[in-house]
Amino acid sequence: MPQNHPDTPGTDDTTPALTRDALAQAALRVLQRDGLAGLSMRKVAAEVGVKAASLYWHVRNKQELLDLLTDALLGSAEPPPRTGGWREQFHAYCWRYRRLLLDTRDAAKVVAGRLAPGPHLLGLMEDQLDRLRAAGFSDADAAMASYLLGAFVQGFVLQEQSPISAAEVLGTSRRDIADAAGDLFRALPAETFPNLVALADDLTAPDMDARFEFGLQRVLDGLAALLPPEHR
Amino acid sequence: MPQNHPDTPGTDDTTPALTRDALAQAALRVLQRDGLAGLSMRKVAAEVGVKAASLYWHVRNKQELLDLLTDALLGSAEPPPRTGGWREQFHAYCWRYRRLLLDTRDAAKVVAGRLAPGPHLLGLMEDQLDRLRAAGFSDADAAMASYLLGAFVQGFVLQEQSPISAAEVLGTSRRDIADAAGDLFRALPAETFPNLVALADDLTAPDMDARFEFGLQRVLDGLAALLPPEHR
DNA sequence: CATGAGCCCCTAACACTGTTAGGGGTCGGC
DNA sequence: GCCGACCCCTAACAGTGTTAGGGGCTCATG
Repeated sequence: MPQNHPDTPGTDDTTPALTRDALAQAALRVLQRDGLAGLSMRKVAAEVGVKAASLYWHVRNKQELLDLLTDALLGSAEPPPRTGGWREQFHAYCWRYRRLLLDTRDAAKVVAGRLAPGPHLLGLMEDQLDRLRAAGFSDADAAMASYLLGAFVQGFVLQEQSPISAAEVLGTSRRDIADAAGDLFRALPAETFPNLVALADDLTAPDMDARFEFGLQRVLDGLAALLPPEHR
Repeated sequence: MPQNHPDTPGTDDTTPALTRDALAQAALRVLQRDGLAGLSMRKVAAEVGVKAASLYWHVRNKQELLDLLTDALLGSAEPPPRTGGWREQFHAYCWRYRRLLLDTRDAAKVVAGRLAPGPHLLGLMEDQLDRLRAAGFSDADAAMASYLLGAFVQGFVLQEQSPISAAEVLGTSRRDIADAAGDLFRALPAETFPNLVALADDLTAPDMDARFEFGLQRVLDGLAALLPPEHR
């Protein structure tokens, strides 16, 4: 085995140290390339130029690696500017979080798999709570609201991405899926499913941004109703 | 191999026909017993008294079995009574859906894994749309609202169940987890995380029912704001 | 200098997983 | 009798997470 001499610590230039952070970044690359189903210990090990069993020196098991990966994902989230009212601030917050989850493949499934209270998550929670209390929410409401917004975005993106994986399996695009679903609804017996038939177009509208915006506005409306009128 | 004579189609009394529905019920039992991670084709096959490869006669692959399982889960959901206003009807709807997802192990993960438009889901959608339109929502709003409520409950339960699986791994209860999380928050440096320290109790309150009720009321408030005042 | 401790990686293996190929046997119908 | 549909089987393939045990490397201590 001529490669990888012990006295040449970097055969490629991409072997800086092999810390836990480096493992998380490698896992992130594998996730981006092969998806969550293709994210195996052996592939992550190969990504850092090592065999699979060696990972267990740095990490207790795969779940812990996924926890590190989760926090690495959250690390690329930066809070929106603190300008304007609380409502636009959290509007931007939720949109950024959704965009982050959509940008890397299967990110929603990864973060949904386990509650991993890493340092980045703590920072985000701290920032959100600070803004909510400044906006006039009570302590209990602020804690609830922060949890609600996180669960909403996470759940929405997860639901949103599910048919995408189905479309990948079938080799069809999202638009085709929407059209097929519309045809399916319209083809239902109108006497037992009158509403599905009538609302086929509305139900299968493929504009997920609009659906998200709708849901987000409802949640923000609901939160606003908690505030005394002078805070809006 | 003396067992399972071809002329004795039922050695046990629990082999009625081996239809796709029977497979879904068997998968449901395995899920309840071993969780989603322990739900393998071989175990489902053993549950119906058959070898793994035989399942592929009835089912294209594991994902299709999970789709059947999803619709079987939804089959045990019955819509709430049509009495009272739209708001209490959907309040009951969401609570029943959450209870259903909580009742069988990893149910939220299963339904979140794939959008499977089975017959039971279609029936529930039809019923929800009918109530929403009767309440005065526009067609587009009714479609959006139905989607939003489903995503909210599903996302909430998924988030809610994540730390439970962590607790199972660690062998600790949910209360212990909450206490430990509270200690963790209180132990943070107060100058960089003042809000997390101050709201430690609120953030780690283990009453998930209250959290769900809070979020649900916000969403319902937001939806109510769409209606003209005479409909509330 | 020698020795040992700690660190980091390796090979080999175990018990699984989903899935396919190919082969039987048991029926009803011609 | 024969044929095809139906349903199940064995055997295997490639891949999974994880562990046991071993082997060098580096560095501080005796």
